[in-house]
Amino acid sequence: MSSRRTIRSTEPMALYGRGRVSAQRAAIAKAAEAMSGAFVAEELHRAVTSVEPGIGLATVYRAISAMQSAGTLVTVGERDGCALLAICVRGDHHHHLVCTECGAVVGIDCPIDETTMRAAAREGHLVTSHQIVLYGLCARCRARTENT
Amino acid sequence: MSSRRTIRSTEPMALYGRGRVSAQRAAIAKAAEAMSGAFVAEELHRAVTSVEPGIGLATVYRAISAMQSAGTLVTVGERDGCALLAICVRGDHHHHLVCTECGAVVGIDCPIDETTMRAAAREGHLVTSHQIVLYGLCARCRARTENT
DNA sequence: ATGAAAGTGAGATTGATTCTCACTTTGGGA
DNA sequence: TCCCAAAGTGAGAATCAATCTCACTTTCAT
Ligand SMILES: [Mn+2]
Ligand SMILES: [Mn+2]
Ligand SMILES: [Zn+2]
Ligand SMILES: [Zn+2]
Repeated sequence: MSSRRTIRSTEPMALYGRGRVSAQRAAIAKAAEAMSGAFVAEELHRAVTSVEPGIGLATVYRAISAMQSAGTLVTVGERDGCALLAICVRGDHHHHLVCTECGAVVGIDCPIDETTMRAAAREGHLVTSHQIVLYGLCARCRARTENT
Repeated sequence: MSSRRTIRSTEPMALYGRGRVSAQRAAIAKAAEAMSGAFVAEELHRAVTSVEPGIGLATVYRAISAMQSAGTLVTVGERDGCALLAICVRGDHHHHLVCTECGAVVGIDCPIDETTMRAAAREGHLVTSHQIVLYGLCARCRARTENT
């Protein structure tokens, strides 16, 4: 645990995959990485403008779309009618657990296994895609809530 | 298979659980039961008004809320930014497969098993609730699509 | 360096859903 | 059967996250 260095942030523009490097998008990506857990567009906008004033809300939405297209930002749920977003750089197929206490997002292995696929197939159905969101408590909040 | 009679429809107002029996809500419940598979609010409104003109869209939305509160109507996904709804009278915990071809909704047993719960617990997390939507082809559409 | 394409900010717009409000209907008691 | 408070209704206004418009600026391949 001495020389192992945890990589904490990707090169900002990497979140967009392809596209031009504008100062605004760089700031937005940086702010998105700094967010702790899931966030909504408005929160990201507030975070960015608190550091780099003048960036418009529409620009944040455009950056969000770009990151979603690049696959580095995903919708992990919804809160008060707003899309809940989170950065996701994990490459394999998985889903997300959103902590209802602190908003932290945790990657979860896909629970759709052969059993489910086979059960559907038994009835004649074919599952081509799915969408899963888990809610609960992250390790930290669970420990904090633990009494006795 | 001679004396077994399939129950095709519930008493209309039963979908609301508690509440007053207005002609509008009865018509809306009837229309909801007649819908084949998933539908959005606007489609339900069109269906009702085609039989019982004059019923307002707001009334349909209120009926939808009432049925959702009663647990007989659930949101099974989303289509073009509109909530996808479907009647669900199955009592046990399950999820839904929405046919991307015809909109049919099929009940699916919950795939969140001990394995998933344990995997999350191993990391210290606690899963308290979840939301799952499956997309694919219903038996009929799958058979129809099948070539050779 | 040049310019066509991509990005931006401010404000207008969209559109599903909810709310307001005056009016009507319902149904449990009296 | 009658009364009336509560619940429901219709039309239109309001909400509000998200998208679009447009004139202007920035980026970057050539
Ligand atoms: Mn992830
Ligand atoms: Mn169901
Ligand atoms: Zn937490
Ligand atoms: Zn189908």
